[in-house]
Order: sequence, then structure tokens, then C-alpha cells
Amino acid sequence: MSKPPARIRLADAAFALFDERGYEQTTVDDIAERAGVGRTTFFRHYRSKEDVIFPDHDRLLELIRDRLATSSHRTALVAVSDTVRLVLLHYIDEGDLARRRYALTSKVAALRDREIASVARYQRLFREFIADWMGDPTESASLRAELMAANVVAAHNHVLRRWLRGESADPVAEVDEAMREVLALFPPPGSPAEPGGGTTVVAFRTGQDLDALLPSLRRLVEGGPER
Amino acid sequence: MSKPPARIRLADAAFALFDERGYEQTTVDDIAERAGVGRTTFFRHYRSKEDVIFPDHDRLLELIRDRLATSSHRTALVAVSDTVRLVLLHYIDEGDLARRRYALTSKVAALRDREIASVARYQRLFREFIADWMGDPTESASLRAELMAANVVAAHNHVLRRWLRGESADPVAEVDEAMREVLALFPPPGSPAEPGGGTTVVAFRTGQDLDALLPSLRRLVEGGPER
DNA sequence: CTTTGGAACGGTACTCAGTACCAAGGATAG
DNA sequence: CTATCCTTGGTACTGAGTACCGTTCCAAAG
Repeated sequence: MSKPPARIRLADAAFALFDERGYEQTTVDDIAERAGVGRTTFFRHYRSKEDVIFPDHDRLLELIRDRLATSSHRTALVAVSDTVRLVLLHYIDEGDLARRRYALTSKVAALRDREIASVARYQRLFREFIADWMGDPTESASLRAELMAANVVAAHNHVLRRWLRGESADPVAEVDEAMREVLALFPPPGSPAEPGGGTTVVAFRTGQDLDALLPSLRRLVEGGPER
Repeated sequence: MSKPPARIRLADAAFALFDERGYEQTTVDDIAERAGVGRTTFFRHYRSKEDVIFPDHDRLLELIRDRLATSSHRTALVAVSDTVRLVLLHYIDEGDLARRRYALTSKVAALRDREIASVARYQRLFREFIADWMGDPTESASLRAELMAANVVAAHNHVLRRWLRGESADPVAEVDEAMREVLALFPPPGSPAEPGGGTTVVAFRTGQDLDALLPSLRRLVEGGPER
């Protein structure tokens, strides 16, 4: 019969009331009252009403930062995949709580916006990490970093939402597969040519000697300004 | 000496005060007072304090929806590019206003979150449009639609932010180029092989007749289960 | 010219989130 | 027993956003 700590009681009361009356119809006073504490105590444990639902986004942000930091240049892309898996596992660990939160964010616009803002912070971390990793200050590289980061979080969110909706039995395998697909979109820097899509095989026969052809081939492959 | 309409006066007063004292330090009363109207009038013209800065995101949303709607199945990808260019031009038309807004969203977290939430709504439109266009209800296609939409808005935002920072002399050309790059990442459905990245050119010489080689080549290109 | 109807405006009063401050209780170290 | 710290609850305040009401102004209809 011993009471759980106030922080837990507040969260329980909040979710229960949100389910009963809806988010906007529930005041902080209501939550505090049902939890059996004062209004002040609520704001001591949670910075805002929304914070009851998103308690540890800061911690998750740190988690991502730390995981990305512990990676060498060679293992950068692996680190990205690992980090995404880590974030997904974090949500899965929350289990039913994550699903109740999803039900709320699906209905209340203010909460959806808040969720999106948090995700944007993750994306920013990935973007900065990838940009650092590429080390290339050109505008083209900057765009690529932006795109890669957008893909990474989009893939994660896609799988996460599938799991939240109960559409995925093995989300970890799915996210790994999705990340492979994402990273395949971006050919490694050493690749021969522009990402033109697909594989082109040219077979031809000529009487010319191979050495005579090489200069033309080289020009084609290296794609200089001359046509 | 005739006064501009209240809506304009309110916006001018708001931006001036935000510049002088900062966003949080400015109350709605301050804005209304400087504009020479009552507080009630402020909320009649703008739903909230943030709305003064983001006045027509709803209209922009409609613009996107309409432009995407007027496209046949064949021109879907062109419509996406056109729409992105349209949105970019919308911001460019705002000129200095867009830049002042950018200065604010760069400093005030609440405004940045709001901006991000709006962009997420655009992204949703693109995702739904692309998913419809692909018409393929499989999980793989769904992920692809999500990724494409993420890329499209990321590319747009990248170019837009460059222009807002004064780093781009010809943002329209840049966004067109960025969109080409994005769409090149996603090979069209009829493409021969997996998006493995890059272009492979094979040049070789043989004494065999071309007809004798064709079956082997065909097997390679079509990529059956046998190696 | 008068009347009527609607639209824009200003004012008052209210709810609620979030902040600041202070006073009381309870445990602990000395 | 006492001084101290920490947690808690209460009170009071600011500011955003909503609801409602009375006024004014303008225009069309009579």
C-alpha cells in the first residue's frame, strides 16, 4: 500500500485524465489534485504540462550525442545506424507508455507539434555529425549532409510509427533494413561517378587498341567540364 | 497621411517591438498599444502572438495542395519540383519580411518550433501525394514515399536558409539543381537494378561474337537469382 | 432622410499556464 | 536540543487566449 513517488503519481494521474477528458480539458490543478500533491509540486517535477508526456527528450538527446561522439571516422556510418537503433529501442522499452503518448499526439495538435520539434533536434545532431564526418565545407556536401540526416530520421520515424500502430512485429530488423536502404542511396565518397541512379553496362567492340581508347574513357568517367 | 489598415499596423508594431525588446519581452498589449488599437482587435486579426510572424502558413498550405492536385500521373515528379519552386518563390516574394522572420526564429526557440511544425505539414502533403502517385501499398513503397518527401523538403529548406542568410544569389537555380539531385537519388520504378550507387562502365574487348555474349550480359543486367 | 442590418472595434471579465516568493514541516548532522 | 537543509504547499502575480457585450460606422433599403 506504500505510495509510489510523486513524479510517478503525477504522470499516472495526467495520462488517466487525458484519456478521460482529453488534453485541453485537463488543467494542471486537476492533475495535481488527483495525484494528491500541490500545484507547485507538479511544476517542480515537470517544467510544463506537455513535459508530463515527453519526460526525457533531453536525456534521449544526450544519448544520441554520446553515441555519435564515440565513433572514429571509419565507423561513422555504423555509428549512425547504431544510434538510430538505440533511439528506437528507447521507445520500445517504454512499451505501453510510448503507445499512449502516440495516441495523444495523434489527436492533439499542440502535442504533435511538440513531438515534431523534438525530432527536429535529433535531426540537427545527425546533420552536424554527418557534416563533420564529411569534412567537406562545399555547398554540395552541406546539402548532402542535410539530405542524409533527413533520410535517417525519416526512416526511423517510419519504422517507429509502424511499431506504435502495432504494424510491426520486429521493428529492430525493420529499422536495420531501412537504414541499409537509406545508406545505399548515398554512394560513398570514393565512388566513380555522380549518383545517376542504377547501373549502366556498356558493351562494345572496336578495332581500336585499348590504349587508344583510354583517354576518352577517362574523360567520360571523371566527368570534367569538357564533353 | 491616411493610416494603413490595422492588420498592417499591428504587424509593423510587432516586428519593431520584437527587434527592440525581444519576443518574450513584448506583450500583446504592447503591440496593440503601439498600433493604436485595442487588445481585442489584435486577436481578431491574428489568432495568437506567434501568428503575427507566420501570417499565411494556411494559405501556403493551400497553395501546395492546389498545385499538387493539378498534375497527371505522368507529370507527378515535375509537379513536385514545381511546387517546391513555388514555395521558395513565395518566401522570396516576401523579401525583407522573410529575413526578419528568420532572424527571430533563429533566436527564439518557441518560434523555431512553430516554424518546424509548419514545415512538417508541408512534408505531410508531399508524402501523401507521392504515396498516392506510387499507388503501391507495400511497406517498402510507403518508406520510399516517406524518404522522398523528407528529401524534398530538406532540399527546399537548405536552399531557402542559404538565401535567407544571403549566401545565395540565385536560389531558384539552386533549388532546381537540388531537386534534380534529390530525384536522381530515387531511380524510377522501371529501372534495371537496385540503387547500388553510381554508374558502372565496363569496357572490354573480346574475340567472341556479340550474339554469343548477349545471353550472359542479359543475365547480368536482369539480375536473376543465379550468379 | 430614416431605418435596419452587418461588420469592425474597444472594454471588461474570465480561465489557465507558468513564475516568484515565502512559510511550514520533517529529517538529519552536530 | 538545535541549527540546517530539503521538500512541500500556498499565495500572488504576469501574460496569453476566450467569451461576451455595447458602441460606432457604413451602406443598402425603405
